[in-house]
Amino acid sequence: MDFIFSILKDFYSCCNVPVKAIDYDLVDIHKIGYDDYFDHIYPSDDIGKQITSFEGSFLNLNLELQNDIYYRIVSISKFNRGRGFFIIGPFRTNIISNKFNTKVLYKPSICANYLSNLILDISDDKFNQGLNRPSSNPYVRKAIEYIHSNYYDEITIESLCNHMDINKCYFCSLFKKYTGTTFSNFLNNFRVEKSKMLLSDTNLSLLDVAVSVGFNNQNYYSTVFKKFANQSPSQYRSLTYLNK
DNA sequence: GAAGCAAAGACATGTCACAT
DNA sequence: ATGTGACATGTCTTTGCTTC
Repeated sequence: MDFIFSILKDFYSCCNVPVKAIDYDLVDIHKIGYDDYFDHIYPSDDIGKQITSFEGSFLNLNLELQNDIYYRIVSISKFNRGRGFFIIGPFRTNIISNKFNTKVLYKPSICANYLSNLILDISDDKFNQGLNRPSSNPYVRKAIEYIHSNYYDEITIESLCNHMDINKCYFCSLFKKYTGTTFSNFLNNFRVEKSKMLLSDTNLSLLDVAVSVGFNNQNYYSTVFKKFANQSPSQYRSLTYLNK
């Protein structure tokens, strides 16, 4: 199966959001999810004419169209010989209830961040598989997949190793060998990255943010955040939230 | 009240050496 | 390559204090 198409297929099966890959000359390489309905309601062609605002860098761009319609453009140059983009969308502002039954307004950027991270994760994994890189170790890959989908729950090496039926000490050495970092470092870094989205895109308190990404207490969350981001969560929020 | 910080103790994790 | 035990190390929790 074509490399780019297999990425789109996995992405679409994960989140059911239309996605397409285009070349630098704006010609479609592949597209999935753009049926007649979407093409009629949200024309995916000539997006340039409908743009009302945009934010982000050239390689990771948010596009806002009329009527609260958003797209995210993600560079795939790393995976496609230096050429091309993914276009994810359309999607709209969403209001949902979190685990505390509090209504949270998720700005489109949080959806976009999640979706662009997802497609980059999938791309990276397939890219590494293609190169036969060590990250394709089944235990390490399973553990990373587990972190990606359960980071907000309590995760211990012991439970993970029991689940995978592998020795704990052996798993630690495997994880370090194939990722270059320890399991807890990897997990905390992932949680911090997820929390950044909540800090910049929601009005949740720091405690709620900490709990939402799997930290049991706010003090420790702040310490870990500072370690990876070189600033406190509130500093990060004040710099990013006001700019949106 | 929310957030940040520090310190101390418990215990989970990482590493090493060695065995299979 | 895989698995295990021992032990050092680092993570995490708890508590209490200060600041805004």
